[in-house]
Amino acid sequence: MKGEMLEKTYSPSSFEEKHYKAWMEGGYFDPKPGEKGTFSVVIPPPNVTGQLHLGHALNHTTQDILVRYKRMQGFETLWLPGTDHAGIATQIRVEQALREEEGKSRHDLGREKFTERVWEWKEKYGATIINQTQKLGSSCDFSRLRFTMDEGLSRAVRKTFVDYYNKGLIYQGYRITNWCPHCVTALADTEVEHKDLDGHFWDINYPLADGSGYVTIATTRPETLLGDTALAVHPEDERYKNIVGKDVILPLLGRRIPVIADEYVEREFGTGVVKITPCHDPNDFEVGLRHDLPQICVFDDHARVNENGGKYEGLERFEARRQILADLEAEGLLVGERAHSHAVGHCYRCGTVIEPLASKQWFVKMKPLAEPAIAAVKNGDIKFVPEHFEKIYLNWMENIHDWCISRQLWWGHRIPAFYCDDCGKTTVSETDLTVCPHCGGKVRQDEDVLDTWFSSALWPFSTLGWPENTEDLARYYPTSVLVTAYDIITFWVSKMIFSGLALTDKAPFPTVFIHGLVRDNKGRKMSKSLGNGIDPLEVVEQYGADALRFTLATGSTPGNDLRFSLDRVEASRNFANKLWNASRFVLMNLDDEVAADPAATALATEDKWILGEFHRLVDEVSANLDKYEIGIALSKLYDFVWDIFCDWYIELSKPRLMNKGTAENAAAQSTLAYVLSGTLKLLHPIMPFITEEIYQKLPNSTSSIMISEWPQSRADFAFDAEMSAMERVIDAITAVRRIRAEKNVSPKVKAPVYLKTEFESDFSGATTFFERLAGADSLSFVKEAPEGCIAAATTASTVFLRLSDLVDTEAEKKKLSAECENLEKLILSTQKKLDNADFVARAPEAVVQKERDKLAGYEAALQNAKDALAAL
RNA sequence: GGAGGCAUAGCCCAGCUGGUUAGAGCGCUUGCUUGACAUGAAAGAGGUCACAGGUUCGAGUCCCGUUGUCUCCACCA
Repeated sequence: MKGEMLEKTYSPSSFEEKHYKAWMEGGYFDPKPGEKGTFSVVIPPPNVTGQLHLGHALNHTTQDILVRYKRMQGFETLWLPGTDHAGIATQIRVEQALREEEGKSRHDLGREKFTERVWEWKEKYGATIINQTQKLGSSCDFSRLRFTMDEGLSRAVRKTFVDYYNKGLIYQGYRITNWCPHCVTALADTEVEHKDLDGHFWDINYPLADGSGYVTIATTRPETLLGDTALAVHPEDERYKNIVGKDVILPLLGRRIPVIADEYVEREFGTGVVKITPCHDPNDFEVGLRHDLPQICVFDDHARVNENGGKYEGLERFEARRQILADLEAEGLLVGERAHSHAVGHCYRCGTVIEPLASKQWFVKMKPLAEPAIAAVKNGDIKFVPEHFEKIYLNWMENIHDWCISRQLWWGHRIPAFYCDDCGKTTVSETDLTVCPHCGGKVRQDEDVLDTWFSSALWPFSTLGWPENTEDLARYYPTSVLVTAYDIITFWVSKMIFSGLALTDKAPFPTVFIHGLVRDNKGRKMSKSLGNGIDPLEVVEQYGADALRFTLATGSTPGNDLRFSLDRVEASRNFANKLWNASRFVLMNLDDEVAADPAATALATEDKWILGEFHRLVDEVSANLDKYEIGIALSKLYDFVWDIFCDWYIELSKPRLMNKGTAENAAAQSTLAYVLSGTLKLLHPIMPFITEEIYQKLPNSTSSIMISEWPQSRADFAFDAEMSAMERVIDAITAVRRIRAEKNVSPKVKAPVYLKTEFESDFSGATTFFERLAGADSLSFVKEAPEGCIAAATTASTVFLRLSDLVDTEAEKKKLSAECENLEKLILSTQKKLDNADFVARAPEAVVQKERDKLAGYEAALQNAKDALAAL
């Protein structure tokens, strides 16, 4: 309410909820048609696995800053929120809960009942996520909330699958896939985390069938020996030429297998002989195909040895390894063991060691999709900010593998492929089928679901209604920018790009703005297991959403990780508190009627100075935000509010504020209100709540700050002369303070200040300032240095303080001499630069002029310092 | 094995297209209950910008190499 005072202490929890509610009710988050065009962003949908962490908070804050900024600038702004079903991740969580709470597995419930449970889970955590998003102040349009398994999005998924299939981009193949025996599903390459583990290399002798000796192979996984169908050597390896074509006896099982030659074998590695297990190694699989070798799978879905493993049947894979090694040892066939560190794949969700397993899966042919996606980035249609992330993207895209999209899960989009047992044909269909379109026989749908990323790949357009030709799609697609962390570039960003190009013929966004990961104060990733995770809501409760947002927004440069510590949040909160108290002061001194435009009042030098500073800030902050330099914009705002507005302007304004009813008082009020109001607007995208709370109480505010107009540039407020004048005054006051501080002069002791300067007129209205801010009981101008004074030199003036009792002449002489020396050095180096013909000739004129000005400044300061010295 | 990031004050980080006497915050030192704020205000100490070369009139900033560190990608058994 206007005219009302602010509470004495800043307590964000007392008003944050109120304002958020008002924004929602006012419909301010919905896009409003504007002349400047549209600005749209889709949120990277958080997984419905649980709650939001600080990484999400960073992501959301970044987007909200951009969105609020654009909205205030008059763009028709849409920020579309939503959540992701997150296939494996969510299913695992629900299975875990089911086991812990009821001791049941998903199989006990059956597919339908289990899926219902997951939907319940989704409702619960989806709501939590929305609630958290709102607590952070995110200005999303919740009327357009989406979920990857919504009806509309599911239609988009089906349409995509069928389109790709009809274009020959989707195929089914019997391939080696990354198999997680714990999750019991195939994983995409990107879902496998490789970690270097200390393992062993075992040398095993395979007896030649003709009894002429042994062939020694080296392996890291002896248990797969059960599925060996050949040994391989390099065709040009002289050592083994004689055994190619011979047979060897597979140890333990006694099977006869051939020795073949294949160029895949590296002669220098191991013993130069490789066992070939087509079913359990991707390379061996290829070799097997080339040589028409039988495929013998020896593990089941849980990575236990199956019926092909003879007496090892039923053993878990690592137990089988121990047994087999022991047995080989007993038979004298194990002839060597040495330490060997190698990369082992782990499931990114549960951490289980991946088992490469041959199985039938669905794949997307990537080459044709990747090509336009590479071109779009190379030709600049899509830009990464910071730029270097495009290398990561391109590196991945250029080395693309086909994408395994089927998952042996229940939670997700079921693959729309229908198999007919009668005619054996497969039909892929956008609608559910019960009978075979070829023979009329009964069909059954594929049991598997699609990879989660298959649906999130469509997110920028499926959320807007694609494949329907909706109004939203026409208005807001392509989106304006995508904001996400770098760890998800290959998972998600790349897939949205090729999907958008393939399905909508357009890049889904022109810019990808990448941020880093939030780490703890020791630089470690935040995780449950380390117990170092911080709940964003706890931070919000303790310090306020604005302080959290401020911390996240200033924490790092784009693309770099951010170390999070509560110390930093506290500093942000202190900034909010500073702003709060400054605003309180301003409000306390404002009348009900204040001129909205200070230009209409009798402005003092200091008013013009702050107005000039403020408008310089407006231009810079806008330019920084346009370039996604949020941290830079924010640090300028911080400095302006604290160092310029609070520490100087407010202090300078006080004398006039006490003098009510005068023209100069009116000018001070108007300037204070104008600058504060404008500053709040500049801060609003970053700190929406506190700025709203204060703004509403300012005399000339209309409606909510959220929908107020972003400050404009003003040529009539470029007060260059006044800005220089005030800088001279400030320098001089600082110089006096420095002397007093160094001499430990009590604030109660007043002393006359003498000023020797060429810029006397700049100081004409400054006497009060010296009295209030520099402990002066008088200010007078001198042409010569007065005697018995301590002096300090600035660029524009020399100040003299008469503190006769305290003067330590020798110490002062030393100090001033040191300063003279320093200035002489600076003059010398600047002079040297200017004497350099190359510099003067080649450097831009502005740079040269700057050096000349600098030199003049140093010389003046030196003269001032010398005067001071002479006076002692 | 490939690719990339980072290395600046005791700590955590800025430093935008090369031109500043290299900057904040936290911490530290000295003195301060001045009527917005001790979640404050005044002043101050503290840096051979990892190391070694190069380009340039000029390098914390660009290039090459070295070292340290982090990350991503990768089917060497």
